Amino acid sequence: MINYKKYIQEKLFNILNVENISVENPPKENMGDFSVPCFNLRNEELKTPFEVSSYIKDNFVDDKGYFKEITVMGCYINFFLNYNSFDTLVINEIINNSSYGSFNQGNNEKLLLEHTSINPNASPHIGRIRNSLIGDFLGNLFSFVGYVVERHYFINDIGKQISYLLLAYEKYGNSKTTFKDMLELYIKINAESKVDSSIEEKAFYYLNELEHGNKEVREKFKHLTDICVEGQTSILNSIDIHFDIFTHESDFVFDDSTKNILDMLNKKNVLKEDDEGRKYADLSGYDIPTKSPVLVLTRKDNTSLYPLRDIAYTLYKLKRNSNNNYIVLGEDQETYMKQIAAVIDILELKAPVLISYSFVLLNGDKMATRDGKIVLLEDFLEIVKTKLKEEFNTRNILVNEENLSILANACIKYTMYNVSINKCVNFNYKDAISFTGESGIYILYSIVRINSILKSNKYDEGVSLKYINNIEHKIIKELYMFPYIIDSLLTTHEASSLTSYLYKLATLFSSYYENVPISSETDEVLKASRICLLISIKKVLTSALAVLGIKTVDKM
RNA sequence: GUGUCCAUAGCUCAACUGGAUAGAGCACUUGACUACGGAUCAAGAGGCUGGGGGUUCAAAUCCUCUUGGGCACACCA
Repeated sequence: MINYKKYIQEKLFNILNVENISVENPPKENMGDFSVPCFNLRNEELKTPFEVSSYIKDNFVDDKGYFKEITVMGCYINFFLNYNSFDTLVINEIINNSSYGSFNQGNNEKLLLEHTSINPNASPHIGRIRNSLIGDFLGNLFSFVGYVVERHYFINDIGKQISYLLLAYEKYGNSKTTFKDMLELYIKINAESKVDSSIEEKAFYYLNELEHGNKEVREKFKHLTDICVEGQTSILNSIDIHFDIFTHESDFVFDDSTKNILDMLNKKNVLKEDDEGRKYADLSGYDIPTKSPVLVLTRKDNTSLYPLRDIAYTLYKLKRNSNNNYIVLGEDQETYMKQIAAVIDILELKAPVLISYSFVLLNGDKMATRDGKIVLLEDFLEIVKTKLKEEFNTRNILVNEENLSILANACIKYTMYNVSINKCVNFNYKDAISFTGESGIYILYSIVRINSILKSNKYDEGVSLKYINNIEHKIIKELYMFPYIIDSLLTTHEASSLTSYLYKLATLFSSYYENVPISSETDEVLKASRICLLISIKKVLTSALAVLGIKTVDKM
């Protein structure tokens, strides 16, 4: 595929001897397909931007004939594509290239990505799920552009809260206790601990035994966390989110990892001990926005604190992959990750790249478990499915469970992805369940309409293509942009750019669908060309949706 | 208090990371259903981009002050 911006840049270099001149996409149709602002290109001979743009126009040699027109508009110079050749080129490329959209940026390199890692005592809810979705999106994206992605999940099976849960499980649970029951047990034991101090003592007793290698206690913890993780992952699987590697936090306590880290930090002269006997890493010299630049690593009884175990886990991940290593965490972890990164730097390694996101608000408020201001993922999915069923009933259409799931997933994913990563998602049922206008359903509906036409119209290979409508040029131009959109995501990590792109392409198609006949077109060349266009639109829509982890349906 | 992120139409969000007249959806108003599937399309109305100052040919975007919110700030994970 031709990179027109680069082509223009090379020609401009020949004319002005300036490299990488900014080539933009003009905001309006009458401004052409590519444009170059000439304000910054003034020099001693060309004193005004207008002189520059005129000079470029007079000296630009379009030897390949890509442009049908080059115009000067004020201080901009605008390039108009020669659509006759452009349209055919793009459509042929899309039809023939099985990985259209990818420039193979990953080149089969391995990439490690950690996301979600929910505490075992918690259930995936709309807030937490933002982590999983961003993680899944990144995994799909990296994989799409040719990385070999490994998705990691860290099971925090050793904290105080899991010890509480174990106590509750032993007191009230039985062999039939499920993951969902666990949440109630956890709330119950927390309430009890407020009036009964022996619970906290027992919890610490268990933790201590665990950390000192008591095999029986270890088994208990393992059994409990297995139930929880199984429950969590099956909910996540229901929205098509999967992991390759699960790692237990406790593993790093049972082997020598944490001890080794303390030794290494000691050798670097950053391991200090406070009055009470707690060990901490001295991070002075690093830009850590805390009151004092330290990271506490152990309790006074020498048992490990979470950061120490987390460092051990991070080293484990870096050992598997030191180059492409990513972690998705909420914005509340930013300072903490700076501390971890500092320690990793002291150990002369490169910390994982942090992708952080802002929280999800519920009707403008922060989600709070204790006030019941929380939307569990499974509950939300049920609500959407019920609403969808009603919609199908009014149309007298039978729908299967699988398609219901796909549509419900599309709903929630589109809603969550449509907001920039560092802005809060303001979640409300009304908008999330909306099936009209900008929504996941709208995109899937577009594909259903395409399918409907393709079913009764076959595509003949090798036909010559001809596009005569302005909207066809616009659609093809949009299709051409797809690989560049994908490429930009690698640096911005913004799923919202992709939802915008999908929506724009789908609206263009809808307008096309309403205004240009396809099946009923009598000119065979035009008809075949339009069928090819539909195939191309479908292919790009489907690829983009796949990056967002959204599947498509044949009918709805 | 210090650091950091955010504030754009009544509501929910965009704006190619400094470019041309700030764009969409919902809601509201009007038009198109004997339909290539109306979960749609065509159109209307809606803005001092929280406020002040600055840098620039050019600011929603950068700097500064200010107002209102989120998050973090040693022994939780």
